[in-house]
Amino acid sequence: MNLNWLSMIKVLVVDDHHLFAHGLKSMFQPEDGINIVASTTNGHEALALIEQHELDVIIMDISMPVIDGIDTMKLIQEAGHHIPTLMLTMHQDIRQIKRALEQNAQGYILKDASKPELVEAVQKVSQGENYFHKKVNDQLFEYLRGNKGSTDTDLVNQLSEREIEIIKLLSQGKNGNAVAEALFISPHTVKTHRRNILHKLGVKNTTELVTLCLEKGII
Amino acid sequence: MNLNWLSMIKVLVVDDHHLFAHGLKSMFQPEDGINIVASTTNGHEALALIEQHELDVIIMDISMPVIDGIDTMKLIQEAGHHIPTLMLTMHQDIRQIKRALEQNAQGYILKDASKPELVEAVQKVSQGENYFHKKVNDQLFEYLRGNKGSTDTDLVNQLSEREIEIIKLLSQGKNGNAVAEALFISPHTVKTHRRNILHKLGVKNTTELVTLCLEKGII
DNA sequence: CGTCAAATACCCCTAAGGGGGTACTCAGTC
DNA sequence: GACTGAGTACCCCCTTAGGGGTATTTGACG
Repeated sequence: MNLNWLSMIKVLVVDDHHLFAHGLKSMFQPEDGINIVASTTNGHEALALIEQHELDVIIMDISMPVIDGIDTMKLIQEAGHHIPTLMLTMHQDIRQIKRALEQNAQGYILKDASKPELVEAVQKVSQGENYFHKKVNDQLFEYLRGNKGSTDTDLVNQLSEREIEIIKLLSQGKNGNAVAEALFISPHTVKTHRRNILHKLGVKNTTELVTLCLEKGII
Repeated sequence: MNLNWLSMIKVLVVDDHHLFAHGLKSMFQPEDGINIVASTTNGHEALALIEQHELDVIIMDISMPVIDGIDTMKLIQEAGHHIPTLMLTMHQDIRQIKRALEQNAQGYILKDASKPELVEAVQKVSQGENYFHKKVNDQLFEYLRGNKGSTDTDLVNQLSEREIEIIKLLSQGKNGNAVAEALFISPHTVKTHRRNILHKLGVKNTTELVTLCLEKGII
């Protein structure tokens, strides 16, 4: 063995599933160059462990009880520690991905990834590079593609061009009269359109309408 | 040679730089499995070429005179052709990247990429997979981080926990009374909170408020 | 040529939103 | 002990939203 343990990537695992954390620890072989020096199931304990060990990478589960992975990350950063963090999760929920990115996660990988993928992820992250699992990447691009993607096609197809135009103006805080002026039509017409839209999409009022459209990326 | 030219990936190059297009054509070796069957410097001519050839992939320069790559892509798609398109450009401008994604570009690569990277990109894109050059990826993630790294902190700090709670419920389409019931407080109180919020953030009504909060990621 | 969806426009009505002001309690701070 | 911000609650007033209905025009499609 010509690998020095000193040169190995020192990793902290934060995951509320004991078995999974243990599995990770035993999974890595010396030739992988990855050494799990500590693990915890608790976000608060993580902070203590960070001050005890010199770490290169944190592998952080997102969905944990009490405080979740992203909040834990926030805690750690606010305590002045800037250790590259690889988020680990079961779901490729776009909102979680966004939250993780906002908190400056260095990487994002799914629990159904293969071992080589995880090794690659840890190595890249430890070198300061980004690593995002392919499925996560695809999810993100799909999200950015917005209107023309696939998930919201159903919604978009239900709405006419004019209706989308009106929703955009309403979302800017314009009232019926202001929208009418902007489109050179009667306030009555705007009212009719708005009512049709609310009925089509089954929402209670303009506020819920705008929430739906923003989340689906229609506007 | 055990490679059949029929099994090669048939590519159309659209680029206003003749030399670059020529360079591409001569760059690919038979063992790369990539065959550039046609090239043009003009977006409109591209459409004609697509109808003449059976293509697997289009390599499209973004910055072109008259009509640029993204508009050309739009033209092609509106004509009913759905050929995976790899966008090629010199700049990693976030706005261009977003425009390309919205137009369903299958991949995005920079002109300073290496040949192996380009080969990989063409192969992935031809198989219906996404390919985004590392620098582009990083740019995108940086952009997503940027949205909330600073701007919304100011906003969040202006709002109390209770106020954010109320905005969340309003965004779900609940009216003042429903919010009051959900929080076990008087409708008057909800009204006061709502008014304070609107004034704090300088928005005209609840609809604009929700738009702002969703875009800034507060709720 | 009839049909249908989209866009336009108006009527009635009630419920909700939103501007203005005032005031109490409670926790934390100076 | 005074002060401040958050959360709570109420008053008056007017505008806007939203439910219900009806109707015309236009263009696309078969």
